Amino acid sequence: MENQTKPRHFIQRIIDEDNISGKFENRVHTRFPPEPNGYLHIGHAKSICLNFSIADEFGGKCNLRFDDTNPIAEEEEYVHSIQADVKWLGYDWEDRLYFASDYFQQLYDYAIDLVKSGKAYVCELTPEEIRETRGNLKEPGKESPFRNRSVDENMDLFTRMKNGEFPNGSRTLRAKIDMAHPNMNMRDPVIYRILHAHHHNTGDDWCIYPMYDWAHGLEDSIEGVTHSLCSLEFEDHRPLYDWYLEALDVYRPQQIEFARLNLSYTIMSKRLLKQLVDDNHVSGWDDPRMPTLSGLRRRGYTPGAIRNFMDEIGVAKRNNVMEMTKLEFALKSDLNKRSQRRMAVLNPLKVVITNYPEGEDELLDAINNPEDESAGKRQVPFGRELYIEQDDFMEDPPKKFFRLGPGREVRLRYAYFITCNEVVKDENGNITELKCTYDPETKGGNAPDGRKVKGTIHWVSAKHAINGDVRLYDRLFCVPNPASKENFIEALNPDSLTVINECKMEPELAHSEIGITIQFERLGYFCKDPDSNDNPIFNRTVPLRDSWAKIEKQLHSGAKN
RNA sequence: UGGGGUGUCGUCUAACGGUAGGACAUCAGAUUCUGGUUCUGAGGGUCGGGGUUCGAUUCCCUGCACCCCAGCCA
Repeated sequence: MENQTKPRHFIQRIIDEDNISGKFENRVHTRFPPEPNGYLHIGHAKSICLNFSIADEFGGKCNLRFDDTNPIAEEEEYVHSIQADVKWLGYDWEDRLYFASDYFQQLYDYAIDLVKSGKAYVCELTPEEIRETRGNLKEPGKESPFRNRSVDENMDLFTRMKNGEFPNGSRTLRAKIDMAHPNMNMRDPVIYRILHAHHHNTGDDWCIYPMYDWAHGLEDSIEGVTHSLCSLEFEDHRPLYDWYLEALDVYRPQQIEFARLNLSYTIMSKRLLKQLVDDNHVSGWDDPRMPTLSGLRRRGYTPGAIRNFMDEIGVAKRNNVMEMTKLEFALKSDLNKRSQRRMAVLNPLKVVITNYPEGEDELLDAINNPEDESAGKRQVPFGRELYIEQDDFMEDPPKKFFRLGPGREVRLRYAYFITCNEVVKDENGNITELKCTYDPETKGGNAPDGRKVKGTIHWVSAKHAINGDVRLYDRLFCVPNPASKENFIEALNPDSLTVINECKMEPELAHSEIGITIQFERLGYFCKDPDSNDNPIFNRTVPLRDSWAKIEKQLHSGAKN
């Protein structure tokens, strides 16, 4: 059972069979074809990982190709961010960076071929008329009155469309297929539309732009793609994909559809994500609450975590909604292995060690990463006045509480055992300070007499602490499937961001780098935000598992009964 | 009610006619200088009904449920 190989998903099996039959001469060539109309999100990462890993596994290649056929939606900014994100994930398209717009002339020439063979015509129906004559799910459409023009007339009109003689929306080039076809995509689909618009890549060279169905299969064909992997909603388009390639008698890649990734409590629609950005519900595409790759990166996610996650979730055809806990598990297991540990106190409570000599301090050894000996050790300053977490003290603790309380002894991580002797309060009864004593014999964290303590808590020396802000993130939405709401904005979680100022951090944290995720012991993983200046800001990537919170919950629900 | 897809633990995903397995989640326990990590264990599933078969998640029939399609978006 140790040597069981991972089961192969349906796409791998299809390729296995193609390699046996020699369908593509044992070649495997995939592509990741984003439209530059927004930032990439975790759903795209599934496609990226799939396409690049398939190519890698079979010794093939994977292209990065921008499907930039709609200048109205596309922007240069997005082509840069998309490349950065794919690289960050760790994939390399080598010299194969392509644009659909690089093929515009060739795509146009192919359209001429189609016109000449009598399989396409220039239609002068308005968009509304096209819609009305398309029929519906149970009724066939009606043929366009322009359907049977001569080849010469079509050539003339199409050339003039290209030359800019007609306004937007006045004419289209349509494939002559079957207005009664049960598949709506086959009811004389539009091939070219007139769009007098500036294109990020081709400028004003063109005023007609190809539709997705025309462009995509031809791009795949031109690039010699073997397996064109796309999401389920394109299943209905496959007959058209094949029809075009067959009509043109060109090389035919194989389109295979798989189920895209969905994650609970978030949205995976570029349109909706853009709305969050445009309406300032988040700080930008890279807001750490966003499911975008740039957001996850800023949050402190690692490429390895995302790739491992994709490896775990599999590839199939059934619609799915992954639970966020699965992603977070992949994250934490990656971070646990590679993150250095530090101590930081988010909600400080002052502790005075009354028997520690005044004015003195010392340095204590702390392990950087118990999971990785090579990470070494560091020294943390200790002194008479410290900060501990407010949650780590209870004046009247329940039996299962292992932390500090009046008369109780706990271990300060990597330091000493301390016992709480006195609780100092202000006039309102709020606890402001604890007076404790330490046992000098327990330096380093162990008692020579062998006595044990139940709890170990983290701390920071008051004198040496640096201040910093911490941003605690929670899920962006309150409901499992926000996109299904009439108005998804209403499902936004009002508590998705909590900022804590003046947290107390061990001095070593002054040197932490942006983009490197570290663990604040007992709290979670944190990553320094680019907004940081002299005052560091840390984003909480993900909290650590908190089994005390679970016990506390049980205690409370038990109390009600 | 046309066409195209999909139905396996709560959530993902295997099993390709031969003991329904794994992961996450949940619960219980052990270990631990992080109530982290690690380890052990438990509960929990084949959409329904027929049929073929020694044997069906798998094949056949028949229902049912869910998703996608009526952009000059991709």
